[in-house]
Amino acid sequence: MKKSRKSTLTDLAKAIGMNVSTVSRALNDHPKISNKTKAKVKALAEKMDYKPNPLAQGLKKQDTKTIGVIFPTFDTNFFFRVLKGIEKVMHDKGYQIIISTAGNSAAQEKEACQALSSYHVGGIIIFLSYDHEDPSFLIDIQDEGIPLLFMDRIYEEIDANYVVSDDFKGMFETVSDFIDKGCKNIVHIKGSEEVSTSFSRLQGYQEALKEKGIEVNPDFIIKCEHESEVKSGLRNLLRKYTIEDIDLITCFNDYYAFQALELLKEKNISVPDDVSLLGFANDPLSTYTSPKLSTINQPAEHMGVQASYLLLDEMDKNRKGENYQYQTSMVNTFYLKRESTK
Amino acid sequence: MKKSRKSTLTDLAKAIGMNVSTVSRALNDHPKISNKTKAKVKALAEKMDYKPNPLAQGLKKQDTKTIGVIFPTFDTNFFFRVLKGIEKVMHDKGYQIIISTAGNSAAQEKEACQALSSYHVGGIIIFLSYDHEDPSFLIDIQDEGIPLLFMDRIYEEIDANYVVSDDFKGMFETVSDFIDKGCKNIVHIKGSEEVSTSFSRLQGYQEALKEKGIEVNPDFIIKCEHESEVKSGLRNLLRKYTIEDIDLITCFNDYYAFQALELLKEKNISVPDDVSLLGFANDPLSTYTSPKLSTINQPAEHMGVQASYLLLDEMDKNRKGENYQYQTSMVNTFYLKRESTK
DNA sequence: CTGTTAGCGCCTTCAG
DNA sequence: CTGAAGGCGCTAACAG
Repeated sequence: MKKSRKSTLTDLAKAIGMNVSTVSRALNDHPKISNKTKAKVKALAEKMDYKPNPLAQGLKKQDTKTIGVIFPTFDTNFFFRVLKGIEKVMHDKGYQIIISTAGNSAAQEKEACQALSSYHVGGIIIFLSYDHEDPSFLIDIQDEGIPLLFMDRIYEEIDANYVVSDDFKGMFETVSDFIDKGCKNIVHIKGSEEVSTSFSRLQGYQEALKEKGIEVNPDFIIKCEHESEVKSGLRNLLRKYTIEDIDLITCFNDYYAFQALELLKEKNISVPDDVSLLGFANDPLSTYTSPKLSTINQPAEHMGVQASYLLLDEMDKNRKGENYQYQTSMVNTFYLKRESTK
Repeated sequence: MKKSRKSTLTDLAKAIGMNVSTVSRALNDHPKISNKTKAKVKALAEKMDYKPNPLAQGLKKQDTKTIGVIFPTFDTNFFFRVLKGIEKVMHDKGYQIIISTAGNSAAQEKEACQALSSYHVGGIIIFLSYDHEDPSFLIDIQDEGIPLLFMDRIYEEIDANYVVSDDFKGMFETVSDFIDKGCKNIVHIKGSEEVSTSFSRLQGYQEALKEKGIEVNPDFIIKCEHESEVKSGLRNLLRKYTIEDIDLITCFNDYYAFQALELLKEKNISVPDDVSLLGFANDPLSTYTSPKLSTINQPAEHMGVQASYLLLDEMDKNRKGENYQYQTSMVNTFYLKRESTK
């Protein structure tokens, strides 16, 4: 380990026989530096392969050209796809991305936020996933001047930028369309109570039925905390009803739908001939099942891109001292027909 | 934006009427500080919610409690799974993870490395994916004292830690076993020339045949730069041969296998009754196909964990000035029978 | 055991 | 237009 050193501003200054501050200004295109010296300095910097030290810059300017991203877990592909979108624009703008996970507790979530804040990230994109008794730590972070952008879930109490997918609308419209096409008996396999999105998807389903004057049959709402409960839930349903009683099964997400599909296959029920099946999210896996899963597209990557732009915009306005108007960006979700629906 | 301030060492020192350095030492458990003052300082720190500024620490100590991870792209799930493993141990050890992608050029790859180095990350885990005319930038990074760990591919020229999966062995053993079970006519759908892993997987296939005294039929090696070429490749093969001529199709990865599966279905060829099909990697998708894909397991998450430990170990030894012996950790890959093979 | 001092690399007043 | 000096927050000699 030879510890070679990187050239610093001082090195440049010495080599060129100027003061550090002049060199610094030249590199930063300060208006009051002659073009000649600028050119000279820049040429030398190039030659000596000078790279400013972001740590020192950050210490001074309280701005590190980094942003933080906090996920709940690494379990669904959805997060990865969002990350891809974030990376795409942030990389373009010269920002580094620091990732963190909230693991499985509110405490860790808070910790992750504070860690990022202590690294003086320029902003944080977070999939907040716990209900905090005391969410003041989030406000604290905002007060430190670090913009917070919330993904996928809205907190009335906190004024900030939001990027959420309009799960309600996607489900509502899709179910409505199916009803128009003649479906009457529609099942919904509902996701975990802990996840806010499961609520809006359920709502979309319920409202569509109501609006079309179809009574919601409580038996037709199957609660599953986890995809592993889907099969037994569906089995129970099929004890009381036959598949002829059901036209369409809608699901909290694609993984749930896949479990449903497996059970239906086991029971020799053909999809979509005997019953239609609908997922949610458009996880890549949905193109790998057979039949290929019809689903409601949730544009993950686009959400990442959207979030990045919003965040950068807020950071920019903050820097300039302009005041900033928070936005909530609802990205559309829409029905994507493949093979599991008629 | 109210810009509340964080408490600093100086704040603490003032509040408690001691010198900054005493406070610093107390917090860092310096041996020559009385337990009484330590306790007092720590209590105050707690109360004032003091968090050290990692930027300042980093500037001083040249160590930022961060590590960098560089992926080629965000395309395969494999990377996400590895990342999960990395995150798990790094988070545990209090490290933040900065991610970067190499995008699609050697230049970007180099850039990403240098960016991370300028952030003074404690180490870098990289999936190097381009052949660089001049790989000296990698050596430079090592010379700066930043440990580099290469994933998934070995560079003879560079002395470093490596974590690779033993693709050759997994493929070799699996194909050998199939031959023992009576398979003779085995096809291999080969991956992109640009990817080193495609070579070792092919090798495993070829060597197994040779060792068992089976001549390698060049027609049976289908070259596909991308999974989108799989179907046409296979179609071509099936013009010259019938499915009775083939016992088993091995593939560069699970995505390739899935394409193959689709084509076989289109042709009404039943898997595994008419022909067996084998993927590689054990991507989550392989449990979602039907039949469920038999594959060769590449323990992605474990590789991430392994890499993290190796890297941390090197960082630790470096810090202590002990000399360090580089290691190459070969993680085993092995046959995972599901439904697509007999 | 604790205080003093210097400096990591950079930017930014304040003077020329 | 450029130089000198101070300081961001922290640590690490060097002195007591």
